[in-house]
Amino acid sequence: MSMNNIDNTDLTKPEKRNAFSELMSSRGRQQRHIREHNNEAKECQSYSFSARDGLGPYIAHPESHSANTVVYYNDDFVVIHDKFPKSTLHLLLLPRDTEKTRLHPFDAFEDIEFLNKVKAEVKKLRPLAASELRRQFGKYSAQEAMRQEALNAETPPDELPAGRDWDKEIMCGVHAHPSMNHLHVHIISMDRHSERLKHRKHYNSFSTPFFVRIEDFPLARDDPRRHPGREGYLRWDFVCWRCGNNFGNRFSELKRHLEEEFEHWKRL
Amino acid sequence: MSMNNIDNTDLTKPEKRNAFSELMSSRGRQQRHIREHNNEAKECQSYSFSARDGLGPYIAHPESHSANTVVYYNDDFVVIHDKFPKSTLHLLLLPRDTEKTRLHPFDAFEDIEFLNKVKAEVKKLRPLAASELRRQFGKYSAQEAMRQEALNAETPPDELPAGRDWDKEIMCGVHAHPSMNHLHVHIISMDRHSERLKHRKHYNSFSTPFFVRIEDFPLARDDPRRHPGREGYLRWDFVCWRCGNNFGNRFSELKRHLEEEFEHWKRL
DNA sequence: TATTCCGATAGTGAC
DNA sequence: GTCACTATCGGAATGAG
Repeated sequence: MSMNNIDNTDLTKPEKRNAFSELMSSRGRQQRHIREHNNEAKECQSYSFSARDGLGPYIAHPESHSANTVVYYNDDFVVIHDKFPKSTLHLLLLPRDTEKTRLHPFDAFEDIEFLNKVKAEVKKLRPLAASELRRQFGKYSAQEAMRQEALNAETPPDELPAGRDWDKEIMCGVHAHPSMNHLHVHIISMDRHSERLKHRKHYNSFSTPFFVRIEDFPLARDDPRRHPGREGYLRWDFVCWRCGNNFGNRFSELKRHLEEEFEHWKRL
Repeated sequence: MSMNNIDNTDLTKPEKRNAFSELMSSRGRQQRHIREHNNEAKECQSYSFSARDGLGPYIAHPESHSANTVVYYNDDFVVIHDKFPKSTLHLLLLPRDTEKTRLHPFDAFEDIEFLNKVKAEVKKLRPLAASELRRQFGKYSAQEAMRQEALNAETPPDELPAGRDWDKEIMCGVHAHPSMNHLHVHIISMDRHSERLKHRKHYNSFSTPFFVRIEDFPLARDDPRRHPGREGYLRWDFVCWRCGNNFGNRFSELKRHLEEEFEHWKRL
């Protein structure tokens, strides 16, 4: 799925290495060297320094990770599959700009030029994500039936029926209080159908204003989402993203309901 | 282990039956009759009417229960094994006096004559309980070694060494806020070694002033134990009954510690 | 203030 | 604010016709 490759040697040029060094934690060069020496895939994914720095290795060395994880990368971005997806499709868009990657997204996106670069990359990424949804669920979808039929015809037509607009089923944005230190934009399908969705915060971080869509930036100075703790988004009742039913504190009941909704959703 | 039997027919004499009828809940005679008809052992132990009336059947019909449960009974008392023992030895002394059995122990024991009858029965029961502890743990006890040795000699002496004073390892009293509606006095060994000890309240109800020893009655008017909720005994930190160590809220750690203490305690 | 089951909540440790 | 493990805490039902 890799779309662009960057010359590996670019990353080892002195100026580049210095830049990437800033991605690392505050420990000294020597220890960093030891770590880079042990830089196997398994090691990279563990919480070697801090649990919150887990995205750093993907940004620093996307080429050293499996294609199962890294969707694509270029000079400015790395796109990976979230290791703990909270929906059937859950990607992370990681800007590599060393001036931004350690910033809170609200601060990073104050730079309109940078924001626009991110928005442009999201715009590029959306169709990729939509096509992945079609690949996974097209066979169940009523709206896809004609398109699938045309595809399977003996002589497929030059122009396929549009089928379902999967782009509508994807949302892109950041958490008002990210848990990982490196700037990351979630590209996530709506379904919330995942074994990894286990806690209240998992659900509400994608289903309340705690999730701030990229198109909502730049954020107004008085936007309440700037104070997610004060607003208590993560403690809100569970509300189904699709039907709006309120499940109070009953997470298990919500999970069972999400299963049902998923079955309907993929058949639309 | 039964020491006294009462004539079964006594319980069915009209005046007696009326008396025992008061032990039942507020439902009518007809339903009561149906219940007594279904009065099998299993049925008696279930929470047929209310979870808090579970001791009633033992008081009303001790003769219809297994000797594994009923230790002994006479006209005035029934002694049973607690169905959910919170120590290796845990008996309940149940006064049968229909004027008292529905009272809170603090009220029932205001009647000094009645209190003295209960104290006398406790005094009788203690040696029985102590001998049961000796039976169970004498073989581990250092203080019992000489006595056990004498017992196992070819010609046992007329007078055995005293051995360990197991009476000290028993405490007798009531809960400041009993959970079961019928008046009951706990006869319980100190060890708190039981699979049934599962919750904070289980432990603290026997290890704080929430447990009021029978010898502390009559209770002063201003005794703080009259207000167990206000005093918050059941919410106290866990404190080992033997070494006094404080385990905070860490119930599991307390449980592991109790296991160790038990191994030492039985070897004294 | 019973037990039991189920589930929500809270604290910890991760190299 | 990661995950994963353990454990604490919290509500609801508990029978029988």
